Amino acid sequence: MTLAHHAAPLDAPDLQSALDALRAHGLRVSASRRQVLARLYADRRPRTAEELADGGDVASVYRNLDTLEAIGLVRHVHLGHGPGLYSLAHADADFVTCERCGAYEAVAPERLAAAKDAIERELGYRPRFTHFPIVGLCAGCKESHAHP
Amino acid sequence: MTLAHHAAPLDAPDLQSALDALRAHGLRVSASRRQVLARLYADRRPRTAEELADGGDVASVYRNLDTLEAIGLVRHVHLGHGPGLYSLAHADADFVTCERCGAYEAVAPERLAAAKDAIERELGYRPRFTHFPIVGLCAGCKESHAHP
DNA sequence: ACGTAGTTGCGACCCACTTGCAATTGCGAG
DNA sequence: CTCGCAATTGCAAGTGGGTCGCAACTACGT
Repeated sequence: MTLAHHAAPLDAPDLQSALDALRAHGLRVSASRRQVLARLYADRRPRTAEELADGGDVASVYRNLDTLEAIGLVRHVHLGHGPGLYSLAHADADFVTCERCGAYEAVAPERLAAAKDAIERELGYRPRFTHFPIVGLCAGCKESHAHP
Repeated sequence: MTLAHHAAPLDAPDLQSALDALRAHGLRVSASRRQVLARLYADRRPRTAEELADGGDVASVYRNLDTLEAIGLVRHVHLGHGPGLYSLAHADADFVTCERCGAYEAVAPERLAAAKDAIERELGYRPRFTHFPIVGLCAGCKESHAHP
């Protein structure tokens, strides 16, 4: 049960270069693909497949997210028990979420360099927090936990 | 969408003390609960609800795992896209899994103290890797990745 | 041994995808 | 520009993992 479809992120800073990348991989630029990518570039935060489909056919959207993920344009994260959230892969970010209040944020990978090095030194694994987030108590919830 | 049912682990080193803990919480010791706990104490590794049900009624097993989790006897981890894996909460362990080969291991929380401190210093979150694992490339897969 | 609230087991149901397949369409060749 | 056809879509049906309603059953205090 390995983690599906992990490809190196492909650098496509805007919608146009993403569509070019599609064609460069011998894939077609269809309406559904254009829509999914347009939405992801428009509001740069992780979205569910439902949201990206926006009333259209979800099956196609899932298939497209799969192929976009396979070529490294898109990735997805599981922040909790709900549906997966898809985002652009070139906006490389790690995720943190609070187990108590459910808040989450994307953090620049550099900020976790020290922690990742510590993990690699201790376990031999080079970690990333892009598929599953770091789960913990945020500052606010640590507070209210101490004074219940 | 917060992470469900996270209770402080309850220290019950053996089956008998777990059953006592159940009664202490005003809960009944039913056949299904006895079976689930017996299995978890017998082979101490994370198990799916299916496995724990072993042909019996899975719905009851899920309900019981829920209540056992609520009182801190049990916890569950999501190692990938498959079903959740349940284990005893008192055997407190963090998890690491390899994104390439799917291998996973439980690691003693102390070994990750430095990394967790680094994360808390940088992000303000006090992390645990018991619900979602640390995902990364294991030593073996880093190797074969470098020489494909 | 009894009463009853807690639990079970079954079936139906829900959500998040996935798949089979006929109809459609992007796009390179002519 | 328009043909040809493989890639892609849209729908419907299916699957895996988990939840829920409810009548029957049972653990446990009295």
